[in-house]
Amino acid sequence: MTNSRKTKTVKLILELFDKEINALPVIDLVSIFSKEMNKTTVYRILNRLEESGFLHSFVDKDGLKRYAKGDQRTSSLNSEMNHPHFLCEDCGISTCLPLQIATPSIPNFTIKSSEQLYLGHCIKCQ
Amino acid sequence: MTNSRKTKTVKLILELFDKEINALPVIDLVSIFSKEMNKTTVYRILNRLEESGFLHSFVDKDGLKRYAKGDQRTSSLNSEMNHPHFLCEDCGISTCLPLQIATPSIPNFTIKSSEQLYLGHCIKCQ
DNA sequence: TCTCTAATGCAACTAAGTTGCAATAAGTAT
DNA sequence: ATACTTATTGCAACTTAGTTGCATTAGAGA
Repeated sequence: MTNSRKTKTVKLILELFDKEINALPVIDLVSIFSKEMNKTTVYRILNRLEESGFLHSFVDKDGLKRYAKGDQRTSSLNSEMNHPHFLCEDCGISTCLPLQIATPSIPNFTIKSSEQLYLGHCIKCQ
Repeated sequence: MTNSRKTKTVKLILELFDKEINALPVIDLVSIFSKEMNKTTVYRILNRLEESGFLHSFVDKDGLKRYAKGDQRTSSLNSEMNHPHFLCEDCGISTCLPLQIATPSIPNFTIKSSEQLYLGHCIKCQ
């Protein structure tokens, strides 16, 4: 019945995201868990956790994939909504922004979703 | 005085973007010009053309760098403005969208710029 | 034409992410 | 508790985008 097994490695990643607020690059997660699991395993677990809706991902300015807690589409009121992400150009920290951004309607295009990345400085790097 | 030489290779890339409306991935440009120049040259020319403001770039959903004609910041009225990009999930075509998006002000964050990528279907792929 | 140096080609490299396959270990049934 | 099924993992090898160092070439000003 359970199509997702709670293995040691999965638990470790779930524990991390339990207390992690920021969006972390996969490569960072790979090195964080380099002693506990293989990098292939990290990639595959993140992939599964995203499919299940526990995590969401986006590509940052450097083309690196980042993962953060929660589902990307907070489907409030059955309309397509996305939240933007912030990336500090100084320290590289990235967070989800508590904003609801409705996808605009543009002539000749059918917009399904959007990726919004705001660049600047975080509180610590002001 | 001229810090940019009009070499054969530069001319070829300038000619392409003269008629190209879409945002093209670097890897595509590399294969387009595979007979005329080395891939390193493509990367370096694109880099220079971006610095000079003739092209602008962004990273698409697949983490691929894309280049399109023109400057990203159309600094109208001395305020920070960016335009969004569109990416067709079917055919992979990408275009600049004729919209001015003002960067929002969010408490605790200093937003300098933004990257907006809208995903969906283009006219041909409806 | 000469000279200077920006620009190029090439080869080797880096780094992120993927794939195939054999071995392992959840979780269910016996 | 034991056996069994198959999801999950580790490993090694691979792919692909992009970078770097250096010797060579060719714009463009003198």
